[in-house]
Parts: sequence; C-alpha cells; structure tokens
Amino acid sequence: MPENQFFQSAISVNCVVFGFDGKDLKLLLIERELEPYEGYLSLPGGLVYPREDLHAAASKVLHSITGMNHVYRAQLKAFAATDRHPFGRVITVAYLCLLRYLKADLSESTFAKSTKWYDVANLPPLVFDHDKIMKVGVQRLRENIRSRPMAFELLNEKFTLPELQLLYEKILDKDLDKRNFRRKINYMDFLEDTNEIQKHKMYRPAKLYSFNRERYEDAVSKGYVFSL
Amino acid sequence: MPENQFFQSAISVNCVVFGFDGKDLKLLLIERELEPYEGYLSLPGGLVYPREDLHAAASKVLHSITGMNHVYRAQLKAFAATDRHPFGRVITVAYLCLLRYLKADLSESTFAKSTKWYDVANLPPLVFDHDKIMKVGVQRLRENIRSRPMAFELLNEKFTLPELQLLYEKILDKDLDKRNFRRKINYMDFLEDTNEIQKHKMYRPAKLYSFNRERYEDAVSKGYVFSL
DNA sequence: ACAAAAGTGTTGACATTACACCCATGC
DNA sequence: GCATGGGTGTAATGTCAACACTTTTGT
Repeated sequence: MPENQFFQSAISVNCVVFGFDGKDLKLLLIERELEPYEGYLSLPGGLVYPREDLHAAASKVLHSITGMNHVYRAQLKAFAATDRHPFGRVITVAYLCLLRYLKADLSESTFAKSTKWYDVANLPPLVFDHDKIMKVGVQRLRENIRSRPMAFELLNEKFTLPELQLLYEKILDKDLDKRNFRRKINYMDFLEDTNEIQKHKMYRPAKLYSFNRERYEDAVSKGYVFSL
Repeated sequence: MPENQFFQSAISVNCVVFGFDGKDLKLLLIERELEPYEGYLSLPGGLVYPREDLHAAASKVLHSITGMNHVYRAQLKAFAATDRHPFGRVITVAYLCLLRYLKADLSESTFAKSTKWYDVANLPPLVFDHDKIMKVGVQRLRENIRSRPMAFELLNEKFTLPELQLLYEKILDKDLDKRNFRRKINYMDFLEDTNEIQKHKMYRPAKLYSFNRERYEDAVSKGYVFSL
C-alpha cells in the first residue's frame, strides 16, 4: 500500500553534452520553449514518463535535438534540491554525453526554440541548477579523460594526432608535450594508422588514425589500462 | 502547470555502509520490518519526504540505525529501473557511507528487525536491486580509496599502520608491500605519530597515528594530491 | 629464550619530463 | 622558396617494485 505523500515527485533527465569543433570544447544548450523560464538557456532534458527508463529518456532527448542515436552517455549525478524546480519536487538525473560535433543536426530540434553549441570556456548563465550540473560534468570529463578512451567519441572516426592532443589540452586546460604525448599513443596498438592523410591544408597534412574498439576491449580483457 | 502523470514517482535513498572490524571489510544490512519483502535483507534506506533533502534523508537513515551523526557519505549513483519496486516508480539515490565500526550502536534501530554487519567477501542475497547497488558501492570504494583519504573514516581516530595497510589490502583485494606502503605514509605529514602505542598485545605493540584533517586540507590547497 | 608481529633501506626497472630540429605541403 | 604546422629521439630524473633482517613485547 503506497503512502501517497511519497508518490508525488517527478523525475527528469538532463544531458551535459560535449562536442569539439577542432578548436574548442563545446557544450550543447537549448533555448527553452516551455515554462518555466521560457526563452532562457538550459541543458537539454525532459521529464521521464512513469514507465520510461532513464537511459532511454536520455537517448530520446539526445535524438530529438541532434538526430543522432547511440551517443555515448554515462550517468553523472542526481540533483534533487527541494527548491530546484518551481512546479514541485523534481529530481533530475544528469548524464554526461559525448558526440561528434559535425554529425549533430541541430536544425530538426522539436522541443527547443534553438539548439546551439557554446564555448565551455565562456558559458552564459543557465536556468535552475544547470550551472552546477554543468560544472560537475566538466569536472567529471576532466577526471576521466586520461583513464578512459572517451576522447574518440568527440572526434571523427578518422582523426589526426594534433587534433587529439589539442582536445586533451582543452579538456585538461594545460599544454602537453607533443613528443611525450605521441610516445604514449604509439604504445596503443588499438589506434590504427589508416594510411590516409588530411587534405586541403596550407601546410604539411597530418596522418589520419582511427580507434579500433574491438582491439581496445581485447587489450582491456588482458589487463591493459588506458592512460594518457 | 504540472502535468500530473509526471508527478507520481517516489524518491528513496539507500546507504551502502562500510565498516572495518580490524580483520574484514563489513557491510551494514538490515532485516526489513515493512512490506514489501518483510524479513528479507536489504540496504538501509527509506523514502524521502517531499520537502526533504537527499543528504538529510541519508543522514536520518544512518542516525536511526547507528545512533551516529556526521558520518561520511557521498552520492554513489541513482537507480531507477521501472520495475525495481513493486509499489510503483521509485527512484533511489544510493550513498556510499563510511563509519567507525565500534562506534555504531546497532541496538537502538527503529525501522528494522535487526541491523548487522556482514562480511563484504561473503554476502547473502539482498532485496530489490540492492545486490547491484552494493556492487557499485564496493567498486567505487575500490576506485577511490587510493586517491582520497577515505580509509581514515573507517578506522578509529588513533590507528596503527598495520591496521591501515590491512584495510587497504581488504578493499583492494591484494597484498601490499609493507615497506613501500610505509614509505608513502612517511611523506604524508598530515599523518601524525601520537607517541602512543597499542596495549594488551602478546607481541610487539604498534605505534598509534592520527589523521590531521586541517593539515591535509592545507596540503591539498597547495596542490598536493593524495595517493596510496 | 621463544613466539609473533612491528619496524626499517637499498637497488634495479620502468615511466615521465624536458628539450630542438628536419619534413611535407600549398601558395 | 617560404610559411606553417607535422613529425621524430635521447638523456636525466623521478617513481615504483622487489627483497630480508632486526626489534620489541608477553609469556
């Protein structure tokens, strides 16, 4: 017998969505189309239906604003301050999401007035407690990027080592030594030289590499631990 | 205007409570006094009142079963499978809790038939998805114990180095080298020799140390990172 | 004096840092 | 041929792992 005072909360998901445009780390934000705070900037998210799974709800949000499926997402943290939402008790579970910047189609978004990428280094204020959520997301990304192969989710399937290094530098907010960085890369035999090179550059083009997930998983099962 | 179909969920907290008896890593479990699953073993927890904060709810649970306040607790993860509770949609936020084994008074518990410590290495089955939650807790403890000063929450204010080392060995489930372990300890000047020694031992007694949190925080603010 | 666990340093292997020049391309 | 960023090795330093004996206590 449910005690009714308890079954009166709502559950939502919010996505801290990172992208990389080749120069800066970006965060995907929407201009809210619904009350409360219509027109203000917010993390993408939505209420979770009574019979809906959280991962599925996060996927739905991501699909609706980017047109993409199977995007990397990991649970970040639950935020449940009693006063975080004006309509009542809404507990939100935040997800850390990574996707390939260029593949996101931001035009077909249905529940936002606009969906845009913003520089993580220079973010506008957000509604509710989304500033706090975003900060936890940035910190988690920073903590995990060196011990997990997350960066490859943000780059194209084929990427160059200068791109990879710059991404690490932007996330960690510090410069890395090119030769030391590349030495570590060379130990990773799941990073494959595609024998292709970049085109349309005004200077020496870089080699293109790809991340072979099967070989990575195989190495992990043999005790390998990622470290960059 | 709230859409009512959304405001029908309940929020609960569950605590993965670790202790250390000097020999083995322990988990605190209760025998449920309420339906569903009355009499079965479960993580301590409870529903969160509409105007109650999650941290406060976790504190309340911990106080009610141990008589202790100000116990270490950190949010672990939210669990929200649609079918995890027979009475309806109940999202639970799990907390990782650490406390001093001997200080817990398990006699005065009000909402459980019994509250007992169980060996983490040899646990009975638990209700709902609590097995899964417990496993995430054990894994998180393992991941974090080397990079955060968490072990001192599990030991008495004054502890010996053999105790500390054994605790690490139980959590990491591997033997550590005594001399290498102690060398790292010696670098930590926030671990203070109390100039006292153990008593009532049939062999050479060990020195007692204490963790000076102020000095630790001070070192952290100067860029120190804990590592053991 | 014996049993049991506490306490103590050195060495070699490995990983990390610092550092400067030549190379390939488009214009 | 020049401007631009891509690509490459080595030496010094710091960190980590392996290893055995002496000390202190209670009985």
